[in-house]
Amino acid sequence: MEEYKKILIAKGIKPTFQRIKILEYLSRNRTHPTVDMIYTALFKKVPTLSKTTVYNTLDILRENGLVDVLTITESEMRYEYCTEPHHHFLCRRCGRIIDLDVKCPYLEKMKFGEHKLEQIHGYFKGICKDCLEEAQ
Amino acid sequence: MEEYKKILIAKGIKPTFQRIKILEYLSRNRTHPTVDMIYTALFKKVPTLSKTTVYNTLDILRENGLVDVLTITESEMRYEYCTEPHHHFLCRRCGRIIDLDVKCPYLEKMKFGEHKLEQIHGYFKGICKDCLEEAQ
DNA sequence: ATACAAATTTAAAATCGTTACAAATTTGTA
DNA sequence: TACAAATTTGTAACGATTTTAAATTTGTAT
Repeated sequence: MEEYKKILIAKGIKPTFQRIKILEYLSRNRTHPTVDMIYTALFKKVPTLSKTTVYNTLDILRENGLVDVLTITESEMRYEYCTEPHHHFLCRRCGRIIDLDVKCPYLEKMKFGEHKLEQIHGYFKGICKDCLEEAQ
Repeated sequence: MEEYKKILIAKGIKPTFQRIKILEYLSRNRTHPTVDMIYTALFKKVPTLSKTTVYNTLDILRENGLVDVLTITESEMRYEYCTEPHHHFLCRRCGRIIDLDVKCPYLEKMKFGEHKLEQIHGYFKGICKDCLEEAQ
């Protein structure tokens, strides 16, 4: 709690209870949750929470580089606590998004390219290891 | 017209007028259009066209490997005529999606990884060359 | 403490892309 | 020509996100 409060303050974001809880949730749940997952999980402990607040807060956290947004699925956005750049694997059977320990080798190359590069997203899609085993 | 009819037949898809037109549009317009762009453009020539038909047809074309879907933006899906694998650049200023002449170097590595890999998406985001010049 | 203005949160309504559904049309075949 | 199956169409439903305005909370000056 105090930890996330400090992070918000360091970014110049007013550390409200809702914001601290949302940032804390993302830091402790590295599952690339949807807005609804965040809302549903936190609503149990913060019954006055509004989904709009989740949207608003995520926007602020994004603008300040504290969370990243994944456009990996076709229906809704996924959020993750910002860490080292990495790629993602989406399983079309269980829907899970798995962090991959690979970085884009074009990062440096693109930096000196003709376009101004700001973000890189590497999305791999298929069937995850667990689902493969379960299906065998 | 005949060309796309043949492609559909080769895939075992009944080559209806609408399907031919949609496939032809995607082949001739490598702009990664949205469903609405496809619909609006074709509606001028096919006034009976329904947006549902565009959705249905794109699903069929996808299932048969004739078009790919990009989840690069945060609001809607983008479609492209299926060609060699490549990456994409999204300009946040003009919204244009540019084909990049880079392939994923992890393709082979991931093929022998623990997950079953079916698709790779490389999305680069920032400001495109043209917008940079315009803003200078 | 108290009052007030600004920021934040909330709930409800609106928006927009997509999907579901059922009726109308077209197609292929007997 | 008739009929069944496939396709197309338009409408309604759905769900994620955004907009809006009112209610609440916060910080500050008094």
